[in-house]
Amino acid sequence: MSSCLVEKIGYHLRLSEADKALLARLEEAEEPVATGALVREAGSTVEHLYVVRAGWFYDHVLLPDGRRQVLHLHYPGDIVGLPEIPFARTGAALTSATGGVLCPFPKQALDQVFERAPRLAALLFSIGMVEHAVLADRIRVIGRMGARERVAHFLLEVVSRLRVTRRDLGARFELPLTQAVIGDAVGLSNVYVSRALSQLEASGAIRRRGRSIELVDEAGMKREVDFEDRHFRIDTSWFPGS
Amino acid sequence: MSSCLVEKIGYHLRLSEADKALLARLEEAEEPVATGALVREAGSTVEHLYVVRAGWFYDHVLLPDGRRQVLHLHYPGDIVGLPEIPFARTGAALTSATGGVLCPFPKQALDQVFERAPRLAALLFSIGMVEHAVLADRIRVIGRMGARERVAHFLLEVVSRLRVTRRDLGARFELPLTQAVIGDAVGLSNVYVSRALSQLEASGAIRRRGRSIELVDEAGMKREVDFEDRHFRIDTSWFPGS
DNA sequence: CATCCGCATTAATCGCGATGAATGCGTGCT
DNA sequence: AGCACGCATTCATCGCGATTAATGCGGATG
Repeated sequence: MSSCLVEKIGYHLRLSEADKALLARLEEAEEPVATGALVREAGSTVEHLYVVRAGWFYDHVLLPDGRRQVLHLHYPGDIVGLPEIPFARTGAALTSATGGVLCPFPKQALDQVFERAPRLAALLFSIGMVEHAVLADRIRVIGRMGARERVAHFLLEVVSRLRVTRRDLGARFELPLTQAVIGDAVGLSNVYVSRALSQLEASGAIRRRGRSIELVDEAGMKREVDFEDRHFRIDTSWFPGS
Repeated sequence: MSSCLVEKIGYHLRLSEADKALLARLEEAEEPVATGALVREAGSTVEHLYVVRAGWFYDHVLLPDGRRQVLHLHYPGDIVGLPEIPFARTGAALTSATGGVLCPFPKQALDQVFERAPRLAALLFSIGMVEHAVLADRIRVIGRMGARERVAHFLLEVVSRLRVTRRDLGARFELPLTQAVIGDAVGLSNVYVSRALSQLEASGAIRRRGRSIELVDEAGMKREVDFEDRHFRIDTSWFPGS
């Protein structure tokens, strides 16, 4: 029915009919992706952005010694690839964690957005800067915090992001990620992610059932890691007039 | 003479006279800052962006236990505060490392840029995303690399950024930062920064004289940490027509 | 139903970097 | 000149998390 992009943007901004038409025109065919598939390699040319219609994805970079660093998770509704825009080639690879569907649209089409839809441009800018804030938070956590806190912060960030599109999401959610992937995101080994999760559970902060996780003491965890929700609300007060 | 902002943007983009006039109008009075002064606290309302006219500055966040994480360094010519735009309140404090001069301009004025100067808006977007890439690189380094590599990468990043405005900069440069600040940037203690620097010097990668540093083997260091220069060139090919 | 493979868990060992303290050096102050 | 203070350096000790390996579990596959 409506385009991926219109749907995503609609979470943040009221769109005019002209804006909707512009966005819809940008979008190309949907693209299904299998579980674990590599969508885009690092170093390839940046020709498209993607909107996630379904499934979980993650960006990652490889180190010379073969280890990985996961940079961002992408959930249904997310725009993938904004940070690559200023570069001719991608810095990170994109992999599917669960299988899903992507909606690509050409990078080149952004010029029309900036020219004809300044409000949308301002929103894209803001979304990009929110991702910046997410990385900044993670640097603080990775640079200065211990294993338990790293994992706790990671979980909080995940729910906070999921709630952008699922406002009613409670304390329990599915986490369809390997512990190795979580470790690659927060700079720990898979072994220590396991330990940290066990410890969080033992101390009553979370509860686990298979791959679903319940945040029993979300407030306490937030206090422990000084968590700030970057996704709840973005300041549109400065945006150019509708 | 010419405004800070016009000068900075001019490094990346050819400006029309109308654009220059628009930018010049945004700018308010220059603001001198003393060495070590706290320009802006974390949690204050975001009303201004700054362009650095002179001096070194850095963003940082404080942890509950009083330790610090330094997020970005800002050099003469840098725009400070883009990442805070989507938020009503700042996430990071801004401190002067050397004393210098800032040119503030109001966040609210960005609406005019997005509305009337789409090329400039696209450039601001790109500059913001370059900062994203810088953080992504540092996450990779902090999350997965040892002390020596962290410091080496930090030094490479500094020169790469300095060369944006000083194209002719050779192998030697001044680093007017405490080792504690460097440590806060790369997630190490001041003690280990000292060790890492000594080791880099002992192995012939760098040479030191007071606070000036010479990259004796820049190519080798780049190889060692898989360094990518994020500042050299940004892709403007997709920008809306002049 | 039997097998296999990926993933989580647990345990043992090791090494890097934090921590705390002592020393040294340079610079600004009175 | 003398002192004080900030900063870099060096050392000793300790603890966290990496690494390696073994065990267990569940789900997919024949």
